[in-house]
Amino acid sequence: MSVRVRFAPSPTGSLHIGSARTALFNWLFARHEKGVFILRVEDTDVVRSEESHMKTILDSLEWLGLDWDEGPLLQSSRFELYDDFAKKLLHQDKAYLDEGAVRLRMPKKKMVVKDLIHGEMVFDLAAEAQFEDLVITKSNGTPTYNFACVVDDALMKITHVIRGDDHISNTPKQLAIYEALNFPVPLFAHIPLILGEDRSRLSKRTGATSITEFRDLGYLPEAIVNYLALLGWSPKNNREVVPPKELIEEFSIVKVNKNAAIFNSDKLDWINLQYMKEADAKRLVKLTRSIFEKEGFSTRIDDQHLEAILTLFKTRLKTLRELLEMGRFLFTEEVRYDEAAAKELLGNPKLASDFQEIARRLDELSSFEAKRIEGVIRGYIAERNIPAKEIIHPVRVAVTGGTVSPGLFELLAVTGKEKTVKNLRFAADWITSQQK
RNA sequence: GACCCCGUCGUCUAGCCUGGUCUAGGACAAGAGCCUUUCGAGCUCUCGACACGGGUUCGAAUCCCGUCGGGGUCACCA
Repeated sequence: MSVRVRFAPSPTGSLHIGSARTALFNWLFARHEKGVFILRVEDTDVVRSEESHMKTILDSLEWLGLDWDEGPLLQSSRFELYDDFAKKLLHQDKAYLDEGAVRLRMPKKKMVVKDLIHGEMVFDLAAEAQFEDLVITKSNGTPTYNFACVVDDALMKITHVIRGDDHISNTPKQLAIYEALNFPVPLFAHIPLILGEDRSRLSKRTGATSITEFRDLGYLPEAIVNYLALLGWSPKNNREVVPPKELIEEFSIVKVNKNAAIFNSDKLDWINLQYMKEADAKRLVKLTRSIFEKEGFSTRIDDQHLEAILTLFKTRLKTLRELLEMGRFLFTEEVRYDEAAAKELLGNPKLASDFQEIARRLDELSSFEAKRIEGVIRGYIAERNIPAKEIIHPVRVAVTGGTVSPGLFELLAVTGKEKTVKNLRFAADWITSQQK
């Protein structure tokens, strides 16, 4: 029998990073087993559910590359179905009416949850207050989460329920529903939660939490997928950079850890950098443009130029969004000097004439290529008989405003003659003005 | 509080099931150095953990018990 799993978000917000990982583990399991990955929308709470959220969640899943084979199936379109099952239970006296709601008579016995990750977990329904007769239909006629969930999982022939740890206590309740309805019970796999730096639930306070936020910050989807897969699971030889295809090959649900993992954005950044380095610059151009657009940032730089910029910068950008900071001078009219850098490297008044002369010579270049630029600058350095770095570093600050950048000559080439010369002359004037 | 889950470097983890090869391996971060064209990039090195206490055993990170710690659930929300 082929594997059938589902991801069942409720459309009450955007796709949370923790939910995304649940979706990912379901997807990886389905793809590894050559099974079916189904999407189901748990919108039984008519008040909190919104269509816009559903759309955002679907977009995020697509963006991550988690494609589904069936669905999305909306629970709100199946209210009569759940009601039929509730009536059936009522009729069999397995459930009863209580102030307008329908409650299931919970069996007073021990329930054993068989879990692929945790093994067997025993709950004593007789001894626990939390297992009192369960509401399956609310007084407004809509089904509760546990009821709709069980009915759908059974009807959709779900073979493995892979969901967050926080559902462990729901499982014995759901088992009671399976039993009452005579449904076959699927296998369960409860994956550990993702915690914030403070060991509590990952929340807004600690930074980005939704997939859309990560996208707008300029993370690559495959980097997020890679990082999320490594949280609670690890491939052979403890490899770190594992693209989605290989993740699918190696994934094993029983090898998922039992303990909660803390979300660490440093590692995400590092993985993202690894993918950025390898990423096709043309693809990055598109992604960068959409980030700029969202920032309300416009630039006249054309695609070809932006591609050249990204080719150079992508090896040291943690996120695409960072191009806006590291490469700021490329997109604005005026350079903004980093205070410490200017103080340290633009302090020498002789630099003013150096910059003027270098600018003059660069301006004469017919083709503004890295090699030609290097020739000019190194030539000037040789003439003056001064250490190379005493010119190279100040030029970097003059042109970019800061001390972090790709190699200077390639950088100037991509910056363009006009801007390079302009920034050098501006710096020369600035240095002179500082002397007064 | 009750019930359930979990506990290896600061963080993610390998090892645990099938005790010895573990003076516990890798990665991120941090620190140091190198790259004399910088750097948040690259290379090299360093720091750093089996929560604690009892057992069992010739031998325990690995098995058992307890303690402590963290998390989850206890809704007509999902």
